[in-house]
Amino acid sequence: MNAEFRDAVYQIVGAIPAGRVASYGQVARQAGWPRHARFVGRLMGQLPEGSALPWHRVIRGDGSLPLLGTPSGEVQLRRLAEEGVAVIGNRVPKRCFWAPGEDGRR
DNA sequence: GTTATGACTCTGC
DNA sequence: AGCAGAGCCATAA
Repeated sequence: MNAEFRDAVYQIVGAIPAGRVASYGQVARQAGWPRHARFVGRLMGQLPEGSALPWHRVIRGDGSLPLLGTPSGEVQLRRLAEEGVAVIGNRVPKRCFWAPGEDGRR
């Protein structure tokens, strides 16, 4: 994958404010790569453990967590809850999604 | 070069 | 609302 894409994705993900989430497609689109939602996910999976990126704030478009049933999913769920994201039934309400250009307030 | 796969998304049932 | 199928695009075999 182009380093450009990787860098853009990192930038976008890092820009997501705490207590807010974004979908893969959303991140991909804002990074400038519209149809690469899957690759955002791939990058997350390839992300080093020590990375400071809030990968747990990146979820599916419908608000469900793709990692449910895996240890990473538990961690993600726990971190989101700690950041104030309302996780309902292993899912996040759309109102908690990150609006581009927004800080986190509504 | 073709086939299979995947931290996805959309549409239709 | 939940499930199934098709579309999408880079990687790997």
